Amino acid sequence: MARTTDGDGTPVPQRLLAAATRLFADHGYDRTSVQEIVEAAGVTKGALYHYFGSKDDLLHEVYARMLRVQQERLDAIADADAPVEQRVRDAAADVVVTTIDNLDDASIFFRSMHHLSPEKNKQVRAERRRYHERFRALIEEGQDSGVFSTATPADLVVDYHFGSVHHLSTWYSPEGPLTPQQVADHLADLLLRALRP
Amino acid sequence: MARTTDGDGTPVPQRLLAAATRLFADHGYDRTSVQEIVEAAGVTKGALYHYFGSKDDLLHEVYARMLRVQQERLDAIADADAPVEQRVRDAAADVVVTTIDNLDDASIFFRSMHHLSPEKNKQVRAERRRYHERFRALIEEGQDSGVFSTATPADLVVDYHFGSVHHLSTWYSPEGPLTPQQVADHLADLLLRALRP
DNA sequence: CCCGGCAGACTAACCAGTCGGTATGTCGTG
DNA sequence: CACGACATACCGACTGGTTAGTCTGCCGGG
Repeated sequence: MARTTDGDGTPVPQRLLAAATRLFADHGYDRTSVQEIVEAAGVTKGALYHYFGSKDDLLHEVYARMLRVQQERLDAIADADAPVEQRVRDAAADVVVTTIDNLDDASIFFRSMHHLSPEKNKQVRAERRRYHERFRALIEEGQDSGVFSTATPADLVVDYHFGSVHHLSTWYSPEGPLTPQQVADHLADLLLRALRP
Repeated sequence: MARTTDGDGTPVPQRLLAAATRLFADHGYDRTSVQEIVEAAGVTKGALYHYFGSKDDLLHEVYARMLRVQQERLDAIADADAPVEQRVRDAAADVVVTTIDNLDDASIFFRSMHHLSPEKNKQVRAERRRYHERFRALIEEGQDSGVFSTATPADLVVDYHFGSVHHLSTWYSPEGPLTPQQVADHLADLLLRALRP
């Protein structure tokens, strides 16, 4: 029996990461002990430290995964061949849907930055900045071409929208009346309405 | 010499609370040891546990203070004798300014809820809900009287705006180009623009 | 003389990370 | 194909360090 997939079918590293994600989201990073993680994943500490350098590494993986996914999706949308207005709407709605789809990741994201080691923290900030700038460029493009109001600096507009995304993990519940897509449409709509000249 | 104000003029309990607030905001609740708090306040554990029941109590005080202040301000604005549009704008801008004025409290607020004991957590949620409902009522009043668009459910509008408020502690810096009032005006403006029929 | 206000040593619990050990698999060689 | 050498994947007891909270007692003012 291959030890790597012992128990169920998924490989141990992914089981560990999944367990850690759920526990970090539920109880917070430092209310979660390494012992709890390995128990939830059905292994022991030996396995965890075989695949990951530290508890901190596990957290960093959550950030890396989320940032990679979001950046890829934004790039694809921003590079698409559509009017700015449409691309902004798509980007704004898309980030809402993927955030809701990974609500655990999202609540960890905004709550646990200060648990990352200084270098990892710096790295995460840098990647998030890249994302922010890409989004801001889209807004500016719309402002320059006259389809968006220039009343508000693009930076602030981006922070305004991401505030609402950030906030999703606080209030959104799958049991609520709205589907992720409906929430996304509404939030994108609010952004676009706010940007009308 | 009265021990209560030993060192500087402010009473020990307030010194403790101030030190805790700064440290919780800077390093997070559980990266802050009780020892650090008492050292920053210039006292010892004996003093802290003389005035507060637990470390958790200290955190709860931060929440209680913030909620009380915000609720009072919102009530005053909502009860004022002015058109809905104006009252919403005032309320939206005011919460931004007071949040920036107490940025430490704000970053603690959204990051450390899960460190509160279950009952305290419940209590905080209840008070926050009251705040939310009051704000929502304002939006609905505007929608019912036709000055605001009804395209988006009022609940979502409130969460949209509070997302951006929540997010302030992530990006706002006093060294940045915008004063708190300018940020507040912009964010209130974005909200009002999004609500135009 | 007594009590609120505080000092600071102490305790019991916990926890991240280590380390020596075991089982299974793979590969080169005769 | 048999066999040893080495590697990978994991186990779980242990350690060193930290921490929230307690408790005894001192000290000065009313």
